[in-house]
Amino acid sequence: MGSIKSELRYVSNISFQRTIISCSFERTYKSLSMLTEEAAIAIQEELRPRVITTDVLPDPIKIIAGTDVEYDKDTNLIAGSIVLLDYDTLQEVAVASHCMEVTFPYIPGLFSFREMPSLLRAYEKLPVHPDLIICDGQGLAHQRRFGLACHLGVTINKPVIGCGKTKLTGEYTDPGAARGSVAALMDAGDHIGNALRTQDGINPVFVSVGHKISLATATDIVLKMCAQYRLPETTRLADHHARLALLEHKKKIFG
DNA sequence: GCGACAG
DNA sequence: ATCTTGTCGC
Repeated sequence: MGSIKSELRYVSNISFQRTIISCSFERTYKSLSMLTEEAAIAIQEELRPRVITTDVLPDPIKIIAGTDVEYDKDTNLIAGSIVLLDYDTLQEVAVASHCMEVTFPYIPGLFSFREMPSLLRAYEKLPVHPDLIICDGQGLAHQRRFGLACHLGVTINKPVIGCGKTKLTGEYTDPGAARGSVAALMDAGDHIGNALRTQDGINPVFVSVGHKISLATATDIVLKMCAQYRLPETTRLADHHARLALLEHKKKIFG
């Protein structure tokens, strides 16, 4: 069947095939459990050169999105949610969720293969698409410089910011206690992201480039989205909706 | 061998 | 991710 090679080619072609995104992922992720760790890494290596690390954003950003995936405690069900906010007012514009069973194990460094299926399906359900996405996880701040934020951005060809609660890889020095303080996250001599203090005296978040945005712009925007809490409003809302979607889905299936 | 390890 | 209220510390 030569399945691994054809699988690799198939996944690699996705970003060129916006119009058939839906069926692409249907096929790809139906057999995701067949993908070996080595093949998944090969996909990352192949897609990595497509990441754009400069600002290629709509002039005034109108709609910003947040993503999150919720896991059920005692089944293998997950819910991916994407919430759309008006960039200026932070009012919710739309939300879409998708529940399914997890098809890939948690392996540090291969996170996108676990969470992207549900996120892409949720993305397809949106009535309109966002100008920019902040996703829950790393972008370039990754062993192979291709975290979830990069994979998502390259796949749907949209600007994406990676914003994680903890770091995956790299070292940093204390940014300082004040909100807005920044320290470079370094790995093997590369400046892969920033540790950003979003609230006074509260643990920093880790910002990195996902796609079509610079680290400086990404850091500014994340700070702006954290007016009141440690995490961006986009992430907080997506988390909330993913939780609701999962509960609703379980109610439908069970009781 | 040991620690670290997005969610 | 999930477990989870009160409690420790500034």
